[in-house]
Amino acid sequence: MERKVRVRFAPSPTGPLHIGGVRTALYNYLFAKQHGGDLIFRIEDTDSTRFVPGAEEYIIESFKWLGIQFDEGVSLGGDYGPYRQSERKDIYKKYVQMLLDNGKAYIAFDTPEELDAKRSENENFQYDASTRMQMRNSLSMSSDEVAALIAAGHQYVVRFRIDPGRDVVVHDIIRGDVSINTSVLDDKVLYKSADNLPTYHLANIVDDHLMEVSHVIRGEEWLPSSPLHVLLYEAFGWQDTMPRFAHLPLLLKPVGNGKLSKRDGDKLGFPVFPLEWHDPQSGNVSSGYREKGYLPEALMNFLALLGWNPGNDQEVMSLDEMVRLFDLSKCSKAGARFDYIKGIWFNHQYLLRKDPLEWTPEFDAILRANGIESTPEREAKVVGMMRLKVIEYTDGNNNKKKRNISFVSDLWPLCKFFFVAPVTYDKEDKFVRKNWGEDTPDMMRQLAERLQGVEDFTVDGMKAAIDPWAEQTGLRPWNAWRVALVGTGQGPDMYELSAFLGKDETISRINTAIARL
RNA sequence: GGUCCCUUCGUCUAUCGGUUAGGACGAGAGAUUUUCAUUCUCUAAAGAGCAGUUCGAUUCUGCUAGGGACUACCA
Repeated sequence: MERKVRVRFAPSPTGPLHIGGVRTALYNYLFAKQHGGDLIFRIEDTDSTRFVPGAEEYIIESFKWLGIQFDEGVSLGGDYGPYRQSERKDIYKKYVQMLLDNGKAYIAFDTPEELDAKRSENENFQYDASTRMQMRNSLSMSSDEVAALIAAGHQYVVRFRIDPGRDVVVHDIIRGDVSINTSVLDDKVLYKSADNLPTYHLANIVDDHLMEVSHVIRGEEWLPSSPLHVLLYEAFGWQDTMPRFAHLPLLLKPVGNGKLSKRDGDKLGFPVFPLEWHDPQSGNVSSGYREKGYLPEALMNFLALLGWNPGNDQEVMSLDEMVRLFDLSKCSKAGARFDYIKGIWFNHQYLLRKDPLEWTPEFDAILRANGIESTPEREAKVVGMMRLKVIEYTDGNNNKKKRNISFVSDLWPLCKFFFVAPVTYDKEDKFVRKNWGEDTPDMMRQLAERLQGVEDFTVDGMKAAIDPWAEQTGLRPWNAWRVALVGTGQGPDMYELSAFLGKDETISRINTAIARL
């Protein structure tokens, strides 16, 4: 009775992958992995008019970056292919014919223009049991007429024949039973005349059946059409193997009304796509999480918790932990506002947990962008700096606003003093004003002299020379020392920093400060 | 307009009839730190409304209000 778990993520290649789609894919992944099942990657390209070149490749690259592994599908192969719907035309044809043969579907000749006209004269017009006999189709016309029209080359669609007056119940794992009366459903087009391809509804059911999909986990926008899907399974006689449904709550805009749309992102200051997207038609560029410096693990963690939680207070968890803890029945029903501020916090958490050496490549690029030559010496500095755990010395008080290190790129303004001497000293800086007074230059000259005499220029070596002197004279040179080396109130312990910079650089910075301040 | 779904702090959420309604983000305050940050502590902040069921409702039912989705030869 228990079927093998097989789930699918089936995007349309109409553009970049939306962040909501990423979450849907993630939930499918978690569910599949937890049950030792398969995750299928199917491309639903039955709308030839909306096809966007490059979209499929973009989606594949996105999942690669995100760390979501599919078991079979487009670009992967498998026993249930082909996995691109445009390559399955013959299959769909066969199955529509089945429905036509058993009277569950019929042929309709009404053109889009005729239908538009109907709708404009009656806003509530619906192609269904109450109207279909007034329309031009194989139900209202004789078979001779139909045959003649087809022979004459008239285009037609295939519509699903829905009998009114019946309650269809969809058992949803998240929402429970959802009931809809067939009287409010219309005779959906199953097969289009325009591109000789099936519509989503038909292709979806046929593929899910043939690919032995056990659970359909998709966005809530599909809930209204799920009764139609149930009816289709019945029409085919597949109700016994019909997949179980789970309709996920939608991702809503962080502010205002409505669901998160593709255009919201860059307008509101966060990406809605995993990767940067260059639109081939308009040439517009939409930002991506990857390029913004997000860690894929952090993004996944953040997304997972938008609509689901393990039932306790745990928030930061790895993909493997999520696989273990995931539970469809624990998903919330209401849409979740996309709180990207929390997403930034997740990135902060993951960045902090990483070994600083892991960011070296990315940090390297930043150094290069700031004109610091790539030399072995510099490489050593980077590593040395990572060892000093610069992450612990993040900026913070930029006037009133607290800011954590959430991205590697946040690092540069907070640690550039490791690489470049301060060029100007901001006398208005509170820290500088407070710690550099009349007597300071003299104290700094003494400090420089003392440091010059230190043979062993290490933390311990300096300590041995400076601490007793400070004790004796009552001088407190550290903050001014910091002003000289850093330019402001930032950075690590002065002995550590000086040791890192080396004797020459340290003394040179002190002298510069004496001269300029 | 019609159909369906939903409703706990500003946001994401916990609670599966009995709790001082918990956590996290964000906000505010403080402690620690020779600086900044990290870290830690604390504070403010919620059951949409109205009925009903019950000894007892945030939790169950109904209604109202609000939000959302769908309503194509798009997915």
